[in-house]
Amino acid sequence: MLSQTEENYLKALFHLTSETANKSETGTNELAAALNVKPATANDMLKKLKEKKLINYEKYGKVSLTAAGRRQAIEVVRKHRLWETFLYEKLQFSWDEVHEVAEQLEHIYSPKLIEQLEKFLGYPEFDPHGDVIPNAKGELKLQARKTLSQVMVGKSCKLVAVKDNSASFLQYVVKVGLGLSSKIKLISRQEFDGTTEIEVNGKKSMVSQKFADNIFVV
Amino acid sequence: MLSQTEENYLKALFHLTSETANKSETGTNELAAALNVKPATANDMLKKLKEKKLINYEKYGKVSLTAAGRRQAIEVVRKHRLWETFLYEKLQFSWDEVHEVAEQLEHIYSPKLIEQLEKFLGYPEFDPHGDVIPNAKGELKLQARKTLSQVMVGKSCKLVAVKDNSASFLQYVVKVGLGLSSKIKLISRQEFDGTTEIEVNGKKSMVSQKFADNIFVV
DNA sequence: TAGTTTTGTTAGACTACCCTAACTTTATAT
DNA sequence: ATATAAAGTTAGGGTAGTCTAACAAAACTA
Repeated sequence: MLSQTEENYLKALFHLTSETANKSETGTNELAAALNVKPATANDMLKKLKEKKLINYEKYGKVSLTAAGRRQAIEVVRKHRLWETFLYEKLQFSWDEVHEVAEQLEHIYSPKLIEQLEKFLGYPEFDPHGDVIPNAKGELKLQARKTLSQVMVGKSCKLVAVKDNSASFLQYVVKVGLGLSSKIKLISRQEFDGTTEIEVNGKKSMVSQKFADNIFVV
Repeated sequence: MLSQTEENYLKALFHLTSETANKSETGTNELAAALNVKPATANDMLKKLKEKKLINYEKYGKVSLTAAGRRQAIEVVRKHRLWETFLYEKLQFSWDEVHEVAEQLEHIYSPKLIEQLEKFLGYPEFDPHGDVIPNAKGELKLQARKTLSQVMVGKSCKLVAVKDNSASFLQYVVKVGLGLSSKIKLISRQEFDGTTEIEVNGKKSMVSQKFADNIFVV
């Protein structure tokens, strides 16, 4: 069985090399930054994970998950998203509170627990942030989605997920009047810095390029 | 914040020095045995916990919890029993399956989670094994109960809790036809070894002294 | 292409938790 | 009351995961 730390490294690699991130491999420093450890620390773990055949890695080269590593990572993601759904749906946690606790719960080991939790929640497809929950076989359907910054001026779209799950970002999202399934109309966009004016429920707001990059819509 | 390991030591001390155990202090070897570590290991931790003022301890002396240590231990026990209740009531876990998973869940840190979980469960008073769940203030009412081995021949009683929570014991209990609230009649007891004949729902069984010592009744 | 910056690696050290082996103190039993 | 047994402690060592400091390789840049 993997340690919590190993699981966290695999999960970080999964997120850094996903379709969403538009990359299939990453580097030591980037991984270290994602996990809030020093590159030297990440380097040690890379050797260990390579030894366990969970990642593809050669000295001074890029890192990617093997099939086995990806399987393990997806299992952690699955647990994370099921717990988030539980916290949100059953325990009245808010959008921005679920992530932190799910970071702990995702490491609980008990196949029966996850199986039963999923059943209890009614086999949900999406977590509270709009992300797809992988099924028990580790399959996750990819969503045809783009970022708010890719939507053209004058068009309307619907919020389906957020990229960043930090509490500060989510609180900001709520403040702008946005939630899952919110309808967003693009009023205008500044060429200069990408600042975008949007309209949500008749209320207009200005949001930054960075903000728009972190909102997924269809 | 305490580590999972520290929490486990405090919890073990709580159980070893409870009313149930009829003792208010314990020794290094006993503690080590309860945690499945060597005495040398427990000794290191005792020094650490004393330093944190969570236990009363002097070299070559007995160990007991301070008020602060007891508070922490009770919080862990509270979480453990609430999770057991959740698993049993909401996720269709059986009597003998809940303990192991709760051993992991009890270390999740989130005051809101426990608060909401308790509310979700309807502020239960007892866990699936019949043990009292401490309230949010850390108060736990003690139960007027005795062991089955203390009941006199010819008398009847009701099962309110089990002492041992191991899967093997609980499966044995179920096999004899017992569960929470079962009515038990004492048919006879051997002077020689304490073997007792009981009747549950019209079915007679012979149980050992050790078995009877681990059944709490009123 | 040569210098500089970025990225990645190695060496050595620290903490938490665990171990074994040797030792000391306390308790028990005749 | 002393020998033996039981309980408890200390010293020294191991692994996982983290760090800093120094170094090596790769990638930029001018």
